[in-house]
Amino acid sequence: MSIKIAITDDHQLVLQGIKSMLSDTEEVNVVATYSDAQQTIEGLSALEVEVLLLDINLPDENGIDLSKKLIKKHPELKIIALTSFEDISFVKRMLKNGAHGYLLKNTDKLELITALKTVLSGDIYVQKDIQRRLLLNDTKVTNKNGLIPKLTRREQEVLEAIAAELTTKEISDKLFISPKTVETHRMNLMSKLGAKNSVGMIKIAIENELL
Amino acid sequence: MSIKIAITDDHQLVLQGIKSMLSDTEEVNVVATYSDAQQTIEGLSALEVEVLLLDINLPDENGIDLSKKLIKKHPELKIIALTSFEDISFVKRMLKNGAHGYLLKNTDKLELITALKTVLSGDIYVQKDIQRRLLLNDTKVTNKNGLIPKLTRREQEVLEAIAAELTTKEISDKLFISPKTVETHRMNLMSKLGAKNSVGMIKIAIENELL
DNA sequence: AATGTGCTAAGGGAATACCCTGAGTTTATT
DNA sequence: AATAAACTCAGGGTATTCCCTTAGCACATT
Repeated sequence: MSIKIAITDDHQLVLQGIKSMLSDTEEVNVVATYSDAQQTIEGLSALEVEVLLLDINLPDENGIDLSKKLIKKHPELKIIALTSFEDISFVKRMLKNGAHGYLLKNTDKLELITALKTVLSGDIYVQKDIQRRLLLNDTKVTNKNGLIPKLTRREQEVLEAIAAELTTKEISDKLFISPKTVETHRMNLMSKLGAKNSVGMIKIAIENELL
Repeated sequence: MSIKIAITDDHQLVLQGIKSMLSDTEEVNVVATYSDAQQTIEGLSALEVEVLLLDINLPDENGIDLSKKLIKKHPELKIIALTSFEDISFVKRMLKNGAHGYLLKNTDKLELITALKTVLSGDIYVQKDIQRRLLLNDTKVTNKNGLIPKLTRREQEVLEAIAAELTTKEISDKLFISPKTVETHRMNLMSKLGAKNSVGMIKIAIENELL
């Protein structure tokens, strides 16, 4: 019994490449290919796909949002992100948002099959060099004091509102509190995150996956 | 007699994809594949390759410089740039610097063979939609549709400085320009990225990997 | 009862960002 | 040589953020 996989990529060449790579392999069976997020969402429902190879750069939706949706809809589905980005923080975000593996597009057949088996067994698959960098690049959790302090419920709300480009006044209306209180929260946030202004705060917040 | 082609791409999948796509076609014969610029320069000399499919994004050298060199060394060689960039100004520069064709990676078999024949006959091959945009001089990359326009050198510098939590004054000192100029750049950046303030700008910039 | 944390809020100013308009200069492309 | 981008700068605003300090209230922990 072979592994049923689907592939989503807007590049024909990549679809062809993977299919060709797997054509002489009994273990794996490519049952569907899609070229955008919409197709994937609609098409997957009808099939018993076990693993989806998902390109992060789709025309209609970003990979993180899409993988979130898919996992929600198909809890058993394993997703391997397929991309040419080596950006570490991106890898982290992908893995945190549902992806079970992360493959660069210059992968070879052996690695691809290993990845498929690994995620099917319930583990996370990440290529060696990326894994090494994930381990080394373990910084990001630190600032001046060492750790990012936990945000309170209110601070989280204010942070998200600031990230949504709301002004102090708009936030105060939304949360039914005084503008002065919003300012206090913002000050506390900047202090906690070690930022000099709102821009730095949002940057650090994103880096530490607070948003 | 079949067309002899070579392919340069650092992504195994793309190499595989093209080879697979052409495997059942008598007209075309893939005689070599390379994964970087150096290999291509050295390898091509020994072969009678007629057309080279050249990925623009190589690890060791940019596509424009490489195609210049190759054309100089092999005046008869036809080069088809192979990329996922739809940037019109880039297409122009490529064509100006020796490339005979420009294919997006989501091409299909028919288009690929048409492109090969076209460049061999001495013409320039460009995909239809790109050609249309070239003719219309449609330089402006659409902002409304969700795509991020390209940033200028200065805008990129200012963006990075803002992300580094510098104030307008500090940026002006760093770049040796007036604070007013910095403000202008920031305004243009926000407009290009569709942000309401610097916070949104940085968020969008990170999402689009501009930082 | 005392302490700590979170949420609330204010005064009052300084600093910075945001906005619009107009316009001259340099640089690249045609 | 002539457009078109890109870069530069300014006036004259308004809006918002940033900063410091102080402080009452609710609630949970010790």
